[in-house]
Amino acid sequence: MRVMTWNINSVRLRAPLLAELVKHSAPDVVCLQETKTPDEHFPREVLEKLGYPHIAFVGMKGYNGVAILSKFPLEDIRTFPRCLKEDCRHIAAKVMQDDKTAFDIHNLYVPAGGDKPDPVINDKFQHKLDFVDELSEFFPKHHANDEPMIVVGDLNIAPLENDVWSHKQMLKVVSHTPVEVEKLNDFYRSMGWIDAVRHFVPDEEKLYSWWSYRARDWEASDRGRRLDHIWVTDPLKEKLKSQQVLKTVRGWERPSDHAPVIIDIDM
DNA sequence: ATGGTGGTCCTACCA
Repeated sequence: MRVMTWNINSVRLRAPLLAELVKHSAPDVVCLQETKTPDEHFPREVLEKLGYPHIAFVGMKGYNGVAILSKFPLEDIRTFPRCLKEDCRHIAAKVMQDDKTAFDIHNLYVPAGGDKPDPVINDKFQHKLDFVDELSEFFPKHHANDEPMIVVGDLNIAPLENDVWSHKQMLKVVSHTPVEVEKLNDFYRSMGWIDAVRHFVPDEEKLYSWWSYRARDWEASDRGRRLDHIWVTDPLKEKLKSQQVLKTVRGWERPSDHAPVIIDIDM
């Protein structure tokens, strides 16, 4: 079972890139963030033809939006308004294999949080902190950690020192500030999640999934951050087989600023 | 300290 997560930054603009990507990597389940498309304009038929007959999505005009594409049937599709907003940042479904639930998958797009890492003067940062708090409460309340579950998405936080190009220079930059890293760690501990990518890549090793559009040469400067994550609950831990961060996709023509992240699970 | 690029959709807003 191959699960991929990718912040696609407009599903309509980059459907051709997605086609190329799935031809190369053949994921069974694809979770997309920042689809930036209202439901009535979601390119369902185009994505079905890529080999994904089962699709769940929720979107809005211009911003946000998440989708799950699957080769396996999806059941119990849920969307969650969070922080008293209808902003299309959380969708979940059960992935079915042989008429049984293989796992419950949650696809998240955590608010980026604006520029200033101060919740008093920057309500986008407050929203980000509240959003992660809400997740820490939600999961233990509605799920048990002996359920096979996967959380994926653009969490917009790089928690480890080697999830950013310079830990010291990033401490006051939104995505790596201690307050939001601590919030993410609370969420991480809330279900005893396992970071499926760091399961294979030692914490001492630099690993990024995002490079800014603003760099003159993103690859040469390599000032990346690991914002995109795949976490699993304990029942899936021993089934984890491998991980990939597809950095080359960041170098394709008209790319997303995020690279796709893949996990293989022995199901 | 600043601005750098890109997507959506027309004027800023968000990342």
